[in-house]
Amino acid sequence: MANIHDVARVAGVSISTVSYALSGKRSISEKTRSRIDSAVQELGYLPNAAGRMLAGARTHILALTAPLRADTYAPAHMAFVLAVATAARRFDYDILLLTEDEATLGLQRVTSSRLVDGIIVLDVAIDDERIDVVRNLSTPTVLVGIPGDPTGLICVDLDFEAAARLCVDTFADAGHRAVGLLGHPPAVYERGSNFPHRFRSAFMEHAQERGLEATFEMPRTGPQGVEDAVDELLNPAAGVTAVAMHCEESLQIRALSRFAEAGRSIPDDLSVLSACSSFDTSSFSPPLDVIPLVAADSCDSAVALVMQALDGPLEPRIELVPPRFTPRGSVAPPRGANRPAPAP
Amino acid sequence: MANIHDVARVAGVSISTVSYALSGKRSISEKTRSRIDSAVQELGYLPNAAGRMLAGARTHILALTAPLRADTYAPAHMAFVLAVATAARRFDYDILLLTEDEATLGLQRVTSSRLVDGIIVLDVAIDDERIDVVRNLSTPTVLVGIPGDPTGLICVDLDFEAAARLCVDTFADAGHRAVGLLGHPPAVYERGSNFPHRFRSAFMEHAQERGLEATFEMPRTGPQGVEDAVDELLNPAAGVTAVAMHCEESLQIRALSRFAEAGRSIPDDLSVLSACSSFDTSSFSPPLDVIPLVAADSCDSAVALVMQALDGPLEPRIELVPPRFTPRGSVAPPRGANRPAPAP
DNA sequence: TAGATAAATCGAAGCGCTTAGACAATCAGC
DNA sequence: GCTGATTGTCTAAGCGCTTCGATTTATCTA
Repeated sequence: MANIHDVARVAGVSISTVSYALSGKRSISEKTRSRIDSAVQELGYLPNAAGRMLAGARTHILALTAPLRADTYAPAHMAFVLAVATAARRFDYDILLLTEDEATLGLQRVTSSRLVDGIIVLDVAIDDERIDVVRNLSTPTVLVGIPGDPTGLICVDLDFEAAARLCVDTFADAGHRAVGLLGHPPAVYERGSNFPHRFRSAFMEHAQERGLEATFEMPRTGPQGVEDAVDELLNPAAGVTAVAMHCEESLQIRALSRFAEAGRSIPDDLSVLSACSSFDTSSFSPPLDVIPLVAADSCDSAVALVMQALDGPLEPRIELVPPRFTPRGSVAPPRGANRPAPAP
Repeated sequence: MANIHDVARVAGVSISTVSYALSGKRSISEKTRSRIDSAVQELGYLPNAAGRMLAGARTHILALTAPLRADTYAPAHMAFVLAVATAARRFDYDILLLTEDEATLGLQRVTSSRLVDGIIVLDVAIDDERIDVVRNLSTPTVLVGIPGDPTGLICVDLDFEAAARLCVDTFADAGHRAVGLLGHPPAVYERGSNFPHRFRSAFMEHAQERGLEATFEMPRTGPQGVEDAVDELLNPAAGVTAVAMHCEESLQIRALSRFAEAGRSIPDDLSVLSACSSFDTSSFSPPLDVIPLVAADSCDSAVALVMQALDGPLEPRIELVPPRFTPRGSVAPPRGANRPAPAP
C-alpha cells in the first residue's frame, strides 16, 4: 500500500509538498500539483487513516448511538441510521455504530480514545441515560429528538407541533367539524420519546383553537387493539368525519381495513391523513395524504450542526424541521359540506 | 486527556513498561503493574485510538457493509447489524457502517486507508457487486450469506437446507402426508439472496424423499396476495394438513388470519410451522412452532472467523449454522392419524 | 561467591501524516 | 540594481503508541 513517501518520491517532491497539494492549505504551482496528482493516480494512493488522525486531530469518524428498544419501529430506525451515514459521507465522514448495551460506556470509550470527532444521538428518550453522558463530554454532540430537559444541548427534530397543527388545519379548512386522532399504543406514550406527546397535545389544542371537536384513541397491543380503537373513533355519537393516524405502518394498515369494514369509504365518508410517517403511503389503498417524517431532513441538519461545532463552539439550540405535506386525495370535505370552516 | 506519558510519569516507570503492562506482552512485576493500574485509574487513561492504530497495525475497527435494498425486511436486517456489533465488541472491536450507495467505493476507501482490520458483508445477494471487490482485497472478509459463486470466499449462513429438512421431518414424523410451503413474494426469488431458493428446493426434495405431497405457493404483492396464496394452499383437492411459512412477519400474520377465516384451527385442523423467522412467534395467536433465524448464531461465527483471519490466512470455506427448533404446540398429528409416517 | 540464567525495565526507533517555520526563487516598484 | 513582498518548496518536529534490542536487577546453580 503506497504511502505519502512513495507519492513524494514518484512526483520528485518532498512529502510536505504532497500533503499541501492534497489538502490545499498552501499554494502549490500548477506544474507540481499535476505531477503529484498523476503520482497519486499511478500509485492508487489513499492517505493512511491512523496517520492522518494522529497528526491531524481529526479522525473523520462520527459516533452514532442508535439503541434498539423493545418498542422501536425498526424500519424508521434503519432509515435514520442510513440518513445519518449518507449525510456524514458528504463531509467525508464515516459512522461508527454504538449499540444499546454500550450506550454510555461506548460513548466514554470512543471519546476518551479520541476515535470520533463528534456524536449523533438517535431516538432520544424523554429520560435518556445518554444525556447525562454527552452533557459532560467535550466532543461535539447533536441529538436527533428532544429529551425531557434539553438544557445545554443541541437538538434537531421534526416540528411535531407544527405537523399536528397542519393536520388540524387541513381538516378544518376542508370543512370538518369533528376529527379523530389514532395515536400510538399506550406503551409508547408511557416510556420512550416525547414526540408522541408533542404531537398529541398540539393536535388537541389546535383543534380547540379551530373550534373542532377532537377525539383521541390509542390502539391497545394485541389482536383487536387497532380495530377497537377505530370503532371508538367512528362511534356515531361523536360524528367524526376525519381521522389523522400517528402510529406505525402495520397499525395504519389495519386501521384502513377497519374503516372499510365499517363501510366508510375514503375520502367520501371519511377523510384520512397519515401523520409523521416514515413509510410510503402511496401504495396504500387508497393512497393516503401524508405529512411525512423525512429522516434525511433531520439527519442532514444534525450532521451539519456537528460539522459546525467542529469548527468552533456552538450555542445550545433546538432546531425544528418544518413539516411537509403531500396530498393524495384522501382528504375531502365532509358529506354535505360545501364551504370551509371559519378561520381561527 | 491523559496519555501514556502521563501514566508513565505518575507510575514512575517508562512508557514502554506501561505499554507492556497494559498489553501483557512482556512480564511485569506485580508491584509495578499495580502502580501502573492505579495511575491508569487515577488519570482515567484510555489509549489514543490513532496512536494505537499507527503503531500497532490494528485499528480495532471492522467494516460492516449492510445495504438496505427495496425488498429488505428492516427488522431482520437491524437484528443482524446489532448482532455483528455485539459480537465485535467481545473482541474489543467497533463497527464502521458502510451504506448502500458506497458499497464498493466505501470498501475500497476503508481498506486502502487501513481504517479497518476486517470486513463483514451482510445480506449477500446471489450476484452481489461487493463480491468482486472483496475477492481482490487483502483485508480479511467474511460474508454472512452465500453468493452465487462462493469460490475463494469465507461465508457463514444458517443451514437453510437442514432447516427445510427439519420442517419436512417434523411434519412427516407427526404423520402428515400432504404439506404446504408458503414462501416469499416472487420478487424475493427473482433477485436478492439465494437462501429462499435453498430453502424451497430442500423442502420440496426432502418432502419427496419422505414420500410426502408438497405444494409451494408465493404470496403476490398487494392486498389479497397472501390470502390468495393461502387459499391455494388449502385447496381441498390437495388435502394439505401442515403448512410451513417461510416469509416475513406481516405475511405470516395475515396467513394466520386466513387460516382462521378458512375455519382451520391450529393445530387440530392444520399444523403450522414458522421457518427461519427472525421475529418472535410466541406472541402470535396461536404461538407458533418455529425454526428461528438467529442472527447472533451467524454473526458470532462471522466475527470469530474474521478474528481468526487476522491472526493468519484462513482457507475459504462455507460454514453452515445448524438450525434450532422451538416447539410451541402448533404442530400435531393430522385429524384421524394415530401413527407416524414411515421412515425414509 | 563467581558466573550463568531468567525476569523486569528502559531507551529509542519508527508507524504516516500535518504543519510551523526556514529558505530560495520570482517579481514589482522605485 | 536593490528592497520588500509574494510564491513555492523543503526541513524537521511532533502526534501517542508498540516493539525490538539493550540494560539492569533478581534468582539460581556449581
